[in-house]
Amino acid sequence: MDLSGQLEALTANAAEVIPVPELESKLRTGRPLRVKLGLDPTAKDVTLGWAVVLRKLRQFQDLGHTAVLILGDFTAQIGDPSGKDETRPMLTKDEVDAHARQVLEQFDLIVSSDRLEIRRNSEWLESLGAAGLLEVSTHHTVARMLERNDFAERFAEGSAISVREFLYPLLQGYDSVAVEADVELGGTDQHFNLLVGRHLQRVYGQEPQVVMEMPLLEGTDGVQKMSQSLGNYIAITEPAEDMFGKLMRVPDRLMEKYFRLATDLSDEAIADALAQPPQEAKRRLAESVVRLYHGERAGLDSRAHFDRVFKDHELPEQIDDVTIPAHAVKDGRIDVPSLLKALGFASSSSDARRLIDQGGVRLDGAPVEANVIGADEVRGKILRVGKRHFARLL
RNA sequence: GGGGGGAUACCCAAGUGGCCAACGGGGCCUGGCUGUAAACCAGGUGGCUCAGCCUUCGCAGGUUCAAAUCCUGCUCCCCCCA
Repeated sequence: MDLSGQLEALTANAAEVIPVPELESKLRTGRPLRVKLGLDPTAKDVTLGWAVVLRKLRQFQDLGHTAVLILGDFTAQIGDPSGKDETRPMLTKDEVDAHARQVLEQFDLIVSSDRLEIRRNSEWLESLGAAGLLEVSTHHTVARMLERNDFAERFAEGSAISVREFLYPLLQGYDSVAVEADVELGGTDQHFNLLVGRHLQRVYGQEPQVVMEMPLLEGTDGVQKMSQSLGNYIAITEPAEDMFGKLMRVPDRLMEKYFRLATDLSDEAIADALAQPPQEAKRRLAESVVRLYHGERAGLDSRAHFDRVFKDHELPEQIDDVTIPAHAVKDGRIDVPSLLKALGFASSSSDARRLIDQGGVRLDGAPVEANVIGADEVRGKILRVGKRHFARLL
């Protein structure tokens, strides 16, 4: 691909590229660029939000550049004593390794293993030492730190900011120095930290990295950014049907954003989809995303499943057979709360009782009205709890 | 080092001796409506052998017929001044 083609393709979805001319001149050298991406080893899943950045990284790889993944094992081991919650336990090396392995495995679905370099920041941060840390921190002022929005806000409202949090951006920035990054990717929430990298590289006599920020994808609640701690995320490893269902629950107004950031559809295909009635547009969205991570077939199948169960209100094509556990049977009658709990359809038997009271438990479509019912009223029937849980009772 | 404030269920937050399994909001769950949603409406949201019982309000003791609320000690957190 020629220079302007590369530039255009790479910057296409980016929220911000600082500065574009530097990216252009780096590309012009023709050498493979080192594209850095930091990885938080505390997370367990790769979300569609994270995938936005990962897919950008993949794009760089496809154009012949080198992906440099940095595991933040050092910082994870320090733990974070700040915040109102009880002190977060420090992660041991083993825990970091376990997380890293899990996450990297998922990365495989997006990032190519060619032109990939994986580093741990303990490699250089461990030996940096107190003196080195002081040296790094010399080049930033408190005023500058307070420029960062979240710090400024928290400071203004009088809530706590730990010194460690101040140091964090410096360490992340130092990573860029250590790996001699040409480009660093991140979400727009990383703005400040990414710029610290530029600054430090200059201090250490390197050519500063280009910062490329990708838009943040809102989660399924449609408001807050997709995050694992908020529980509003869709993981790329999620079963196809669940993934499809969650995507259908994304608010309409976010459809275009999801199309652009989470699918590989062309502008034309996106425009065409959005010209459809909303429910059809959203089906295409869900199908496209599922296809990306589970393959063509799964995309079609999960769409069919969704239509069948939620649109036409029919039973799923496949329902697991379940034998009623002995402890849910008393004197030949079925204790429904025990049954729901045993099947994992209710978190406790109290929860199960509530579901029954509220009409959320059905047998062959008829609401269950008592906690204890005769075994003959149950056997061979389809149990449905809420919208999503089904089982055929034997 | 000094002063002040705080710790309540998933989160925020009310409650200062009995009417407290604990107001209100968010989130979440169920039902209704629908396009699957959003918006909206209704209900629910500690556990259990469930019209009753058991365990919760930072931790440990104590006072009382009775404590989230009072007393003592402890732990942790935040802010301000130096």
